[in-house]
Order: sequence, then structure tokens, then C-alpha cells
Amino acid sequence: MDFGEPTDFELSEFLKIDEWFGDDPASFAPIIAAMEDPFYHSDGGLGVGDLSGTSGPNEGSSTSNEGGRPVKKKDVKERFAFKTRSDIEILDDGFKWRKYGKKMVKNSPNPRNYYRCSVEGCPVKKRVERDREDPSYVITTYEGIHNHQGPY
DNA sequence: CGACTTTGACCGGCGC
DNA sequence: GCGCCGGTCAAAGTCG
Repeated sequence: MDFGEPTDFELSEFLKIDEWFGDDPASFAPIIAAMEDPFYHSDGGLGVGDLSGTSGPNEGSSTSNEGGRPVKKKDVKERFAFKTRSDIEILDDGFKWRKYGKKMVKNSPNPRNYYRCSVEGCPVKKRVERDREDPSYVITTYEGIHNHQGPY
């Protein structure tokens, strides 16, 4: 996520929520539920895009790989990211997340956190990163759909 | 006692 | 062919 650098994708991929719902993290629940709704990623009304082609993992190989194309990372799941103005990145959206990695971003002095749903069988992954120019803002990226009906 | 967090190292892919 | 990059896993430690 290179902010400030116009590449193939920018903030347009993200749902910018400048107007935070408030200080209640529970407000996330409906949001997550909304992104899981077929209606959303059906019409693509939200920022559910194809980041798979970002680096072009399959663009150059299309030369002679139309048939048995070695789709490796092609099965990109729904990706939904939004920017939020918050002081903490560990906003509990109602789900249980287990951190499985931390990494430093080049364009950002801030580390990137990798979370995953604690529920077994849940392929949902969450990526939390701070804005490079506005530490007050947090970029939360959700990937995948929850296997279980709800966090409760 | 169980579950989760933390850091470092490892892996695979892409670019040059 | 090598280097870089992002992403993931694993072991130990900590917290409740």
C-alpha cells in the first residue's frame, strides 16, 4: 500500500471512512456484516477490487498460458480495506483475531500487523497498518469471508 | 492450564 | 542467477 504514490491502485481501492462512527468499536460489526453481504461484492459498490493484478502476477504469463495457466495466487479472496481515524489499531469488531505476524513497511515508518480469525476453518485475514502521513489514521484491510455466522 | 502475543527466520515469487 | 519484497510459520514467553 503505497500512499501518496499513484500506481495502479490508490486510495480508490479503499473505503475511506473519515467520518468515524464514534468511539464504539462495536460499530464495526455491521460493517463487517455488510461486506459479507453478497449484495456488496456482487455489484462492487464498495471497494472490493482485484488487487491480484496489482503487481501483475498473471499479466506477463498470459503470453502462452491461457489453458493450463498456473494459477497460484489468482484465487484472490474478497479484499476490503478502509481508512479509519482511530488512536488504536486493535479495534475489536466483534471477532476474535490472533496476530500472526508483524512487518515493517518501506514507505512507512510504521509496522504492519497481520491478524487472522481465531475461529477454526475461518479463512478471514486482517491486515492493520497505520497511515504513513497521518498516524491518527489506521488502514484496516479485511480479506476473505467468515465461515461462521458470527463472532458470538 | 489454556490461549494469545512477540520476534526472527524462512519461503516463494518477481524483477532486474 | 541473484536480490528484493511481502507474507507466513514457528518457538518461547506472557497474560488471564
